[in-house]
Amino acid sequence: MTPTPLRKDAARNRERIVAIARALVDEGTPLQLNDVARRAGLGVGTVYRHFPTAETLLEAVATPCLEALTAHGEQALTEPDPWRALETFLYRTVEAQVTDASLSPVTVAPTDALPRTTELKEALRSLGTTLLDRARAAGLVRPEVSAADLTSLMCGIAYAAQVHSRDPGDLVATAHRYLSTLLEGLNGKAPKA
Amino acid sequence: MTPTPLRKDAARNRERIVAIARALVDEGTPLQLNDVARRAGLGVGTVYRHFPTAETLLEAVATPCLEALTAHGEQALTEPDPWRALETFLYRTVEAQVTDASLSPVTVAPTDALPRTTELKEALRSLGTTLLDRARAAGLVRPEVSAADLTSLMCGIAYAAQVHSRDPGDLVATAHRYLSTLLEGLNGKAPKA
Amino acid sequence: MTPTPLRKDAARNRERIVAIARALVDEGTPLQLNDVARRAGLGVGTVYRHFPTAETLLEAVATPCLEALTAHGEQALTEPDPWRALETFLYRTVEAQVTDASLSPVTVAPTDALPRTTELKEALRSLGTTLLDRARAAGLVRPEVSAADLTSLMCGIAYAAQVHSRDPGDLVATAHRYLSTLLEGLNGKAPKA
Amino acid sequence: MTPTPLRKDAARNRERIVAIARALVDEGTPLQLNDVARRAGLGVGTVYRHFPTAETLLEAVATPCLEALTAHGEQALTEPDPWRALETFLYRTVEAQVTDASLSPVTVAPTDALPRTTELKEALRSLGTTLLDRARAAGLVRPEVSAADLTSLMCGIAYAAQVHSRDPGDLVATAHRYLSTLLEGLNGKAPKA
DNA sequence: CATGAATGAGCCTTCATTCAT
DNA sequence: AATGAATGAAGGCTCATTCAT
Repeated sequence: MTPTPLRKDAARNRERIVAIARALVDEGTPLQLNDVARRAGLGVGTVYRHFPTAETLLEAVATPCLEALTAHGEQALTEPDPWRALETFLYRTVEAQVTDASLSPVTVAPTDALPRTTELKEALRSLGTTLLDRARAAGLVRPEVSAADLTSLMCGIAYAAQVHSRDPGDLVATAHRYLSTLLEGLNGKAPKA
Repeated sequence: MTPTPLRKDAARNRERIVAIARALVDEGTPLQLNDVARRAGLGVGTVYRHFPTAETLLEAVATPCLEALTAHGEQALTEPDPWRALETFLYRTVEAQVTDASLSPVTVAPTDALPRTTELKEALRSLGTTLLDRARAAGLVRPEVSAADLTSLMCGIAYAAQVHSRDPGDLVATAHRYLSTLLEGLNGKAPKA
Repeated sequence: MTPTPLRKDAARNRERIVAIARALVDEGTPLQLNDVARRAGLGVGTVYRHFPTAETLLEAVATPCLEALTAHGEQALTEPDPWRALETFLYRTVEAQVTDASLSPVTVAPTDALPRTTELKEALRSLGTTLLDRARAAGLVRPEVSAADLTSLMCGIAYAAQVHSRDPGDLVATAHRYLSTLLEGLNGKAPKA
Repeated sequence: MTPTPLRKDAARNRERIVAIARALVDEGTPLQLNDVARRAGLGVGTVYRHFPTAETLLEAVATPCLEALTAHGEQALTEPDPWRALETFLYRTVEAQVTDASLSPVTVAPTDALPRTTELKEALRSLGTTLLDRARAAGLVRPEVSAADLTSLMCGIAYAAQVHSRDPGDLVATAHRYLSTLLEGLNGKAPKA
């Protein structure tokens, strides 16, 4: 199953690299493999062996976040109220987008570097579809909105929040506000209250 | 009034440069002054004389579009129905954003290279504020939405549309659809129909 | 005699250019003809017409100072004490070198751009020779020292003072101190007192 | 101890670069890293890796000479006659300045690129101070002259020699002559003989 | 005479990627 | 596996000088 069990030290290196990369992403520094290598105290070659491209590394960085999001989505499936389920999922999604800089490039990219990424994106799409379908079935959502639209719109909301706030402290609040505004619309003819 | 009347040949070169830059922007190529110079058949120095930085050139490219948008906004002020006025203005705005790649970086940039850009951005902000205030006064808009939010949200919508459609042919339609969805929300408790 | 009487406005321009160049020299900015033109509010061409090279302009800037130095030298010729005469002349020379940044490049240059510069450098050389010869004839100076040495040594002293002091306020004092040290040596076996 | 042992081929390249740079310095060509790379038959990046700035490279070029000078200085400390000790050290210093074009910029620079340079400059300063103090204690030197003055004056002497002689063959002789003249003065009221 | 637009060689620097050790 | 030196294309920018207007 797992491609190659990976020697213990190699695994340690891999983790180290991802950790450094995560730190860089968080501080807004562009991911450069040379840079990562230097900070990790490893040779460039080592980094390239583990992550042949910057995209690969970025996806590795994003993976835990995508997994957490998936978990939230699965959680949401258990929520009986279809509107609350969808809503909660979308809130978690924009929060993630706005909080974690690795997410939006990975989400937007038309092709993935890691199979795991494809899996997770697929899972999220599928969860979105399910949640959306339920809400639509309950007449709570405009019929023309698709799951793909949901993805794009969450990216858009996150982007809008970033455009709005220089101050990263406000980001989540702004994103929430924008999403709530949008939702009233998604909710369409059936006003929430 | 006009800073320097500019010699005829210089003016021709300037136009040529802007035209090339516009073409590059339209085909999605990043603006590089050396590149522009080569394609224009001009010396690098000439390009640098007219446009000391890539931002300056980009703003010059964006200017006509910003002017057109401003004109539309002023047109909208004459519309008696405050909701229709706002709505129309926002539609024009997302259309522009989605159609013209020079717009979003210029809109988002915290500082401007050309005074003319500052003027136009200021004018648009002011128009947005007026249109928004009228609609708000008529109780047609959620009170917590500001003019700055409008700007960010239009950027977000445009971004979402781009994320959604690889095919540029669908861009405007998608952006429209997303905006209409958002508007239902902006409209809030007073449903459109 | 004078090459071409020069129209009144042309003369005004010339003066303006020299004045700007002097200011640049004084603030330590390297002389660039484009830069001079811009600051003078003139076209580059105008500056190039008057001063075909930066050296030409620099010499024009240095000329008044060289003239003043020459005047001092001629004054020194009237001093009866040959040692005092030489000494005074050398003090004036290092002061000038250290005070006026246009001087050392012009002094050092093997070829001159302006005939006037050649004239003045020649006059100074000749004054130096006379003053030195008198002192030497009085047995007050080491016989192996030549007038050319005097020039080089004054440049050296000025250079040394500049190396020593970041603070331009100390420059003259330092240069004086260094010169006095050197002079005790020039005075050789016949101590000054 | 040694920061990083450096691979054999890398060391060869480094030496090659320094050698080329030395040749350029000797022929009076300004040090340009691209140029060095081309002449060394190496990629620019290689040169930049070893020497991030031209100053770094220049200091690397100057290092052996500074070391030799330091060695001479330490040698001079063993000389019993304090005047001869100082004198010899200063002669070696001007010889070096006049012979090796890398020296004067490095000496004059207020900040160093390599720690080794700082060390060596510090060592030379300290040697100069010691030698000067001894001579001063013996009443052989004007009291107001400091070690810093010595440095500046040696630079000045070297500069003067260069101003004097186009012909590099005379440089050392001229510098010697100028230094001897200066020394008679440093010796001051206590004539050497 | 004056103007100032145009030129373009030339220098600097970065960075993704390869490959010998 | 790991290393990190080497590569060199690519892009950025300046400035001395010319020449059409």
